[in-house]
Amino acid sequence: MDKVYNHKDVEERIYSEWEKKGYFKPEINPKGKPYCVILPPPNANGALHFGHAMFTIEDILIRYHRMRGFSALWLPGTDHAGIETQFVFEKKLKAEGKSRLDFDRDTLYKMIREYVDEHRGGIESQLKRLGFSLDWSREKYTLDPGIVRLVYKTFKKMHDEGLVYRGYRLVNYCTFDGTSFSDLEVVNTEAEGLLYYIKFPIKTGGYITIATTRPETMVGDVAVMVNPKDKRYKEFVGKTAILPMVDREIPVIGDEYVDMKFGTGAVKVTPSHDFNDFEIAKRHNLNFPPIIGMDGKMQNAGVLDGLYVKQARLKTLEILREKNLLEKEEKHKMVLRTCYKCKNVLEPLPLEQWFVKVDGLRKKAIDVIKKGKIKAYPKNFENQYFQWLENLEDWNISRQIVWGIRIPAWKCSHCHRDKNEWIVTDGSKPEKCPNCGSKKLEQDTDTFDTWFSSAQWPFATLTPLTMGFHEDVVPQVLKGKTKTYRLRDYGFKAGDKVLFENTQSQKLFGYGVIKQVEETTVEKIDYKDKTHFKTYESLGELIVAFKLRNPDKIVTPQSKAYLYTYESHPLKELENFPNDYKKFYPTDVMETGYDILKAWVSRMVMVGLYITGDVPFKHILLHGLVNDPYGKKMSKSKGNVINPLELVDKYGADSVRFALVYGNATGNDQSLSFPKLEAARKFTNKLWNMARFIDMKRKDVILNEVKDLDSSSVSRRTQNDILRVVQNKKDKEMIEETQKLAEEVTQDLEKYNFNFAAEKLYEFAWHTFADKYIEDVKNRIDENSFLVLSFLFLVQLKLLHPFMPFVTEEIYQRFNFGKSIMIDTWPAFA
RNA sequence: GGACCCGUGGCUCAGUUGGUAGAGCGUCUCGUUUACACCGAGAAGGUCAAAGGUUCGAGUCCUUUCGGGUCCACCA
Repeated sequence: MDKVYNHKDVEERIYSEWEKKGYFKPEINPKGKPYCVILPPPNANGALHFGHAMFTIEDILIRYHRMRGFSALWLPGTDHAGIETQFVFEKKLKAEGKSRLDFDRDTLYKMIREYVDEHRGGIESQLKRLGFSLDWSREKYTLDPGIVRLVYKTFKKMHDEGLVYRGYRLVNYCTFDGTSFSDLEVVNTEAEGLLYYIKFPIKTGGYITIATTRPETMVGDVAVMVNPKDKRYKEFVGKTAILPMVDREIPVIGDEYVDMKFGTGAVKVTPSHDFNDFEIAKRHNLNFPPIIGMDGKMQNAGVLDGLYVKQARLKTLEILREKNLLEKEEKHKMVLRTCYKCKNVLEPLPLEQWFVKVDGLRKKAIDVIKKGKIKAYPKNFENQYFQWLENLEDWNISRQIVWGIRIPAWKCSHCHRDKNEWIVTDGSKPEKCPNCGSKKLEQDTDTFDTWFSSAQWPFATLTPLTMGFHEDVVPQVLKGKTKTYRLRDYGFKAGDKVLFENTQSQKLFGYGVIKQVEETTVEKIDYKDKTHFKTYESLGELIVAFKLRNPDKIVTPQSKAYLYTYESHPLKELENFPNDYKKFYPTDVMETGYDILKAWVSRMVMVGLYITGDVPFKHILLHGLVNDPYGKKMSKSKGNVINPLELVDKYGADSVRFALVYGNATGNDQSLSFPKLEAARKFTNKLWNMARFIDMKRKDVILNEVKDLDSSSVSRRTQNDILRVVQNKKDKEMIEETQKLAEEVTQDLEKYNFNFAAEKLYEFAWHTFADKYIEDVKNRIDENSFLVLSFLFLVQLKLLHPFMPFVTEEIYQRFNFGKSIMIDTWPAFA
């Protein structure tokens, strides 16, 4: 053994060995109780950051449970990250002097897909560098056809059950990025603005002065509003005011909403461009004239038409000054709603969008936590969860971007154009309008909010793939037919295990393993064959026949088709089918940064409960953020971002992992600490040298006869076996202390007190075991004390393995003739 | 406006149901060079932000104040 532990010689080799041997698969413990953690999917296009490095906690849990004999699954996946990714791509386009507007929808989508595909895989290899024992064979992607189909299904179910509706509402719209955002994506920034006092003449004489921060929207005003209790304005309520800019007559109305103490106690009402005014206008039955377009320019606004909002404001003020209607302006602190991507001010614009009714969903989501069906750690985060859900407004799930899952809703351009009636399907284009039979159907151009698909992640990733067959085909499959043409790309790859579903009855009738998938083209379309599925199945030449009246709308002789080769099994053997959903759902822990508790965790609970009827996970475990060494949040704009991989290179994955866990209470933020990393690295070296010492003594004392060095348990029995032969008092004490350590570490892990466990292990290994015991045993070593020494050391390695997988594995194998520590058993006690 | 987190030795932070203050780094003294100088033995250093309360006893529970940070919220 070298004098110094060098992680670079070890980590990559060990990781690929683990992977090759299939140690990351739950099947390694086929009879164990299921234990499952789903990895929060990183952006497929992104790079590793400290949020990901904190997933060390998940690896600790998984490795611990795997060693305890659980059938442990840690399932990886990546997210297409709609807006994020499209934004990055548009920046790239901009650098090339192009814009998204230069391309049609399909081309743009294809370009982004190719761009992402190029970069995919990067994040996976980076996660591997950290030693994460993820089952890569089960890796998922939010745009996998199987996942997408489930998302469609969810949307359709919500639509059919009235949970999804199309609403004409004000949305937070970024006129620069060209999309709307949910409330959660809005960044409120404080700004020093001006409050303008503007006189509105009253038709019958006198005037009311209103205070506003947005004079330019005046042309869209429909009323002047005061508090009905306000004595100053009581006489005006019900009278008519003249809108200064355009000399339109508008009513003066009374509404308790108005704060008498603010400004002048009188406000203007602009329903189409202010969230409050929108609600007020509904209450008072007023109109909603929109005067700002999607491009951020004024429209239907007379002289202001074509101006950007900022220009329009100046123009308006100019006109008001001319008319002597601008009384004064004063400084005013206000909160601007800005775009979290481009930082520009968001415009409230009236748009038709898809919304999810959250009322019923959130009640259940609150309930499961209140009743303890889901527990949060640390518990104080439950308050945040409740507070957010209790105040939740309906969820806007449409985004006006192309990168994402396109909403499976169609509109008939023949009969329904103005009626706002949508045909929602499970993904396939409807044949015809159910009302008029027209085939002129247009799909909604919007895509789903990324969180809408990721809200389904826990069950979507576990749900088996299904391949649909028509009823007629079922008997053939059961008779052992092994090939089928499909017109739809199911996204299967060789090795995928697939359930066969009867598309009419929706019932499963068999399962199979995909052997091969070949892309081909339709050769011939046969309209005559009414029992078309026989033809459909025929091999050799691909002939497709249809019952549809006008199949050429969908399939042409050049259309793509897919030949699936599989091996099939009948339904009665279905128990053998590895159904992850059945086995692992609900998952055990959802571990993630507390910053996405609301955006993601609460939505997973809502949607998970809705679709599966069960909670998506039993525990929510939240970790804090990793700040820079000076305690400041890492951000690209500040330029203080540190790439965890650099640290892995320098200190080794074990050290990075250990440093992130050691001395950090669960859920608390921490600052990156180089001294801590250094200390962790020294610790790996200490372990290495302890091993070196024992290795040398082995040669001295035991003469290489240590084959039965079984450390698989510190159970009472084993302990007694050793105690029987052990005479030395110090040896006996050490056995008891190690026993106690194993017990405490186990309990700390059960309680998610990772820092306690790490601290105890560090303290014990270094300052008790090495400094005291080894020093003591050094000069009196004999066969018995050597047995105790090496045995107890290996117990500590096991306890440390979830935290520092590489160094523990490397040492362990040297003592156990290549036997892996990660699939060995956890030290038992009691 | 509401909620949450943090304020413990020079620095970064632990402190698990309240029971005489801990670690790493740094500093100082001494030692060892066949497990490890990425080492060992030892030392100095804290009125636990402040005040009040509960208690036999509070860093730990309660109240208030001050300082740092985060999240949420439609006051024009």
